[in-house]
Amino acid sequence: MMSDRCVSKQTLQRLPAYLNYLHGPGKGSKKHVSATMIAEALGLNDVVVRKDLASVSSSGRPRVGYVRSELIKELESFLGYDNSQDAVLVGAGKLGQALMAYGGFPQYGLNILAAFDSDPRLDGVEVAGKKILSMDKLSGLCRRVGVHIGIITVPGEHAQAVCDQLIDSGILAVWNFANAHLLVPEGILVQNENMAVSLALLSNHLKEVFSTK
Amino acid sequence: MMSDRCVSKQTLQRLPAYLNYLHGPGKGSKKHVSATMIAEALGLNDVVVRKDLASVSSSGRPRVGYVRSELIKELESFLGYDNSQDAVLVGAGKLGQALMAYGGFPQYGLNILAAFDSDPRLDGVEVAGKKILSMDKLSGLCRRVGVHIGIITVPGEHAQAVCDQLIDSGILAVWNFANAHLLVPEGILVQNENMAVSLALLSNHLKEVFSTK
DNA sequence: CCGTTATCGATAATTTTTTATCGATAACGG
DNA sequence: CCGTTATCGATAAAAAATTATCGATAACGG
Repeated sequence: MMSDRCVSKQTLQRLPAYLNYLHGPGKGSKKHVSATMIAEALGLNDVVVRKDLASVSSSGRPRVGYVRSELIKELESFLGYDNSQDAVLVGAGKLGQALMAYGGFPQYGLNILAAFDSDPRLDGVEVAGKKILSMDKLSGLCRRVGVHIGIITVPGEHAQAVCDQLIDSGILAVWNFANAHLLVPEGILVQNENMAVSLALLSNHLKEVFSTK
Repeated sequence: MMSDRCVSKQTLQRLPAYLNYLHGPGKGSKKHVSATMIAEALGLNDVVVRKDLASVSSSGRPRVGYVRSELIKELESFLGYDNSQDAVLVGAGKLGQALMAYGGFPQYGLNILAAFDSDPRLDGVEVAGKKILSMDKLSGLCRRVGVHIGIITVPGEHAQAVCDQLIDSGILAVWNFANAHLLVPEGILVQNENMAVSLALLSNHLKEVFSTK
């Protein structure tokens, strides 16, 4: 069952929104939901929603829709929320510590195991119950525990070096908060969380608004 | 000159990376750069880069490429980095305060004017030289100063209400850090900075890696 | 001074993504 | 019990984005 592993990026980006909607206290929380309902609530095309859902579930029935609780379970399973992954964080500055202190990750199946920083003054410090360690312990821990996710929150100029080190330690997926473009070997995923990119989209929208009126 | 306002989202998302590369201390910082060079450094197709650059610049010359400093200026101008926009932030919790304290926004043309929070204990508190005010002052300030960007860092369940209030105050672009899907009228942009989405992509990548071996 | 070559810009082909259409299914009401 | 209707899933059409191809340009080396 479910060998349909090839889900497009766009679809993947919409799945959390569906889950969010399903969890929400939406209109009495009836037992069934339809793709049409979700589409309307989220401002999407209903066919898109149906197609997306088809790639994670096969329990949709005509005239009825999907069983809400089942669909939630299927989405969460597909997104890995029920199967927590360990991660290490490199760069325990302001942003890094904010992420360490953010309590919401376990819900999404992410567990920050420890943080690493080159600043010796941070060595041994705890943030939200998680230890900050020196960089030389990074590789050992990753290999020993089998960590596959690395979070980069260092200044842009050091991001590539950190990234290389992470990959060398067995990391397969990198969550990059640094303003830098990372070059990685085939097979490694880099997910950029770049605020400059978001700002570019915002700014461009305003420019368009003001130039057309 | 440059009335080519219709730039695709994907292009827009790549422009900051080009700028980043151009600013970087890349190989002696020669006077000229070519689309081919940039493409190689960033792991992109050279035609994509050339097409993207064509929408912000027209100074590319065959056999030579672009003048680095000129291209930087054109990109920065296009992205609005040289023309700062005011913004208000709603929700001065952990994440909100971290954003207030983040010093990098002016570089991207964003100036957080003030923050707002419904918690009376925060009223009047300053973070990084920026005041936190009570929610009832939101609309007045936005209208008086002409603020067009709103940043939402409140819990998901309050995001829609805050969003409505922002739009009612004249906001045209919303930067949404809450885990919620916002419904907005035509013409308003919502830029979601949703970590759940990023995590979904990371998790899916790992699943693919492990399922194919 | 002239052939070679790196590069741009434009156009065409391919791929991917989104949107529309249509038949099949099964609950519901009369 | 049967027609109506909401919904799904599949297939087709349209739109958008990516990638490939090609001619034109102008610096460079001989």
